[in-house]
Amino acid sequence: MIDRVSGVPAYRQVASDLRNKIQAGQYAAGDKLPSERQLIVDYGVSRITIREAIGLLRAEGIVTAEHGKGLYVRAGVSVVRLSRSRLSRAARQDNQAFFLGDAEANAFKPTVQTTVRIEEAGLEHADALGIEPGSPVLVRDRVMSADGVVVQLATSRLPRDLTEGTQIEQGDTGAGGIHARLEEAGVVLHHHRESVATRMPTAEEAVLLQLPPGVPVLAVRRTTYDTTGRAVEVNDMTLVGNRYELVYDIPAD
Amino acid sequence: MIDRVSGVPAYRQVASDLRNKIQAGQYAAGDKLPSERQLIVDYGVSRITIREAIGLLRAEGIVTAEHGKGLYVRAGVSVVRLSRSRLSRAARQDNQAFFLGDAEANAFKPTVQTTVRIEEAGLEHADALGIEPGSPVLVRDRVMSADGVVVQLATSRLPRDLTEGTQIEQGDTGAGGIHARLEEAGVVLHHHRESVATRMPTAEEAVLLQLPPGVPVLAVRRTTYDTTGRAVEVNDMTLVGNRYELVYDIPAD
DNA sequence: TAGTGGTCTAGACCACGGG
DNA sequence: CCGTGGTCTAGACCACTAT
Repeated sequence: MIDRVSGVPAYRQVASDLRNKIQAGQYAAGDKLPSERQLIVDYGVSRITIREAIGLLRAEGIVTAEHGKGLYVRAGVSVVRLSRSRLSRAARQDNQAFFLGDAEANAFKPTVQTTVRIEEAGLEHADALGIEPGSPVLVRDRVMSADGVVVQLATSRLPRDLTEGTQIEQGDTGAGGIHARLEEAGVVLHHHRESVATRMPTAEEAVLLQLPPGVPVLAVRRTTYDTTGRAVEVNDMTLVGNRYELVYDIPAD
Repeated sequence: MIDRVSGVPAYRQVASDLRNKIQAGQYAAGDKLPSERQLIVDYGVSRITIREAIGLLRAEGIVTAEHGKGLYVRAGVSVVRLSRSRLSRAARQDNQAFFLGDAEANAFKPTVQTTVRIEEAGLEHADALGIEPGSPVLVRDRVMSADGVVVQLATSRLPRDLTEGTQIEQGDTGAGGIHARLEEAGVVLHHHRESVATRMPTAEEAVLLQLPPGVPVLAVRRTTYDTTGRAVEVNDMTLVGNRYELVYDIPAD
């Protein structure tokens, strides 16, 4: 099974062979692969070599290992499409409300843990909000779960002078969320700017989001501006990469 | 250095220790880490254990290995911001022209390889284009490089009946690209819909994009609609995750 | 109890890079 | 040439899952 003279490392040959079998449907999503010990016999290589091959497939996100059970072809996860063009005043909702509406549309049980605190703006966030470093900012940290599984982290930061005395500083911001409260306070929102990047999770995110190896995250920073061009909120969101798809509509002219 | 009774695997302890030192600035971006053999001595564990620890850091994308040279803290790459709200008719540019303009703005030397072919629509693309499976589609494959490094793959698909006899079926689509040629042919574009997801690269993408382990890709599907609501183009783009950031502007109302 | 993956060891030889 | 990471071996014991 393994070509010893090709120059291609044995573990890559094993990985390719298994990958091909998976893609050809010989092993379907959710199927169990042969055990490591069986693969040792099948391919005639050592256990370390097999484990390195499996390691590749796990890093690619197409195989998962379950301790004491076996190796499985990763089942496709249901992807949630988030339409980002629905941040309009008419469909008023902050990210939390967004998430709750999304839950309804996709039939999962949502839970949100919120913590609120005040901190001094660091260089990065001061720059993003256009305020002086060291100025007080209100920070809202949210951990969002679907059916008990954490799927999204979000941290909003607003200049404290906009939020003092408003419901924004409470755990529950009320109907319409942060944005509705801001407009009640006289801030007229003009537009949002979303910046989307991807990266592998940090060690802490991997724990919080219960991420298996080989699943990247989407890092979205949404900055909200009012009609005077001032940034009134910076929301940093981290989404499990294999569960979300962000949809944007762009006019052609 | 290693706590043998904590229950935390040795390789994780080694990885955490190195990660902390990197984040604390003890090893800066581009710095060389101690060699594997040195780490064996430093931590008092076997080479396999050290390699497993390094493997974690590589999967996280914070360390790279250079054969014959050593281990290095991955240097931050310059991120290219792509403003996606500039697909307007005024700033007419197909993705290739987009890429060329982007190159100018970011001072890198762009090259684009294009191949054109005709295929029968599969189920997925037929669905995306709203045509019958098996209908002929024009496929434009593009490999885009910056300073010789492949940074983006793009595959456009259009119903053949829209492109027959136009310059769209040539390698060079001319000024303004695909979209300008479509409008010349009487197709009035209305809007684009971009769907953004992230995943680990396939084995082929990893080779084409020369991706080191631990770097995910952004998968963007841009569908362009005309004023009759018909999908006229589906463009599947694959972007190197640690080099791109997509920026979208969303009106507040 | 049996089988699974998780961790770990002490070696070996190879291929690459730079002096 | 020597030091580097890359690949590979033949074991070992542990923790977890299921029967």
